[in-house]
Amino acid sequence: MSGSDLFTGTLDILILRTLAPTPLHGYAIGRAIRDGSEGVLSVEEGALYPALHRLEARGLLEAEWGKTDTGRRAKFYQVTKDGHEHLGREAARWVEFSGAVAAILGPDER
Amino acid sequence: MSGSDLFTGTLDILILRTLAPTPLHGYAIGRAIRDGSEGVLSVEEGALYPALHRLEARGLLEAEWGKTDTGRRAKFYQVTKDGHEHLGREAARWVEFSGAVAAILGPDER
DNA sequence: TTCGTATACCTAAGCGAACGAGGCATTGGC
DNA sequence: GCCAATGCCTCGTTCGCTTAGGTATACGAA
Repeated sequence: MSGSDLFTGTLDILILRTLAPTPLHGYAIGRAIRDGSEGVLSVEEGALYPALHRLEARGLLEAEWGKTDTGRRAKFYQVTKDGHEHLGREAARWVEFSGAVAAILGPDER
Repeated sequence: MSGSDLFTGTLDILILRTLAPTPLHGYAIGRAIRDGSEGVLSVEEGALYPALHRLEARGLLEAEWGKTDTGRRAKFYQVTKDGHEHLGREAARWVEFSGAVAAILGPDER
């Protein structure tokens, strides 16, 4: 994902976090992540849809076909109970991880 | 890498950053990253050594056999000019990326 | 009306990084 | 004499992302 490759493994959390407040369909999730990061994170569809299916298969998301505001057919996803718990754990891990990376990268004792 | 998989693609930067101030040998790099992150990041050898060879092949690192303080044979790596430039760019990307993820993850409007 | 663009979904091949598990050799302490 | 720590390495497997396709509908502009 992201502007130019790098930093794999974050997509699941971003999806779950984006869906946590309110259900959305796949295409809208991609848009929300792009907009919510001011264009820094751009989710390729070839990564997004497999990720959604993966999360659904794991029972972290539930899918349901519905209709968009504009009357289009779309699959809406919502976070399950397990999904919320998973998000809590993984988000905490992300904070710990990124803090640790910052600790290595940070010190400008050059 | 890291305590339990996740968040790929960061190892190269961590290695370059660790080597930036002073050359080290591979085994010591792994230790430095683990210690510098207070144990959060533990680099598996199966990831570390291939990464070092990769970075050397790309001309971002230079290797030289030498001796440890304790008299052991070890391969010491230092960052090349290209490596320093690469590190600068990638570290900036990391900051931008992690900031963007934090922007998505952060807002607690639940 | 037709064409392009945005919306909305999906899959397949290939790559490349990390994991896990193995192996080899040397040093130093018990 | 043995085991742990140091120090290097490789191989097979797994798994997520990229690239590059494909289908279909809605809408606005030419």
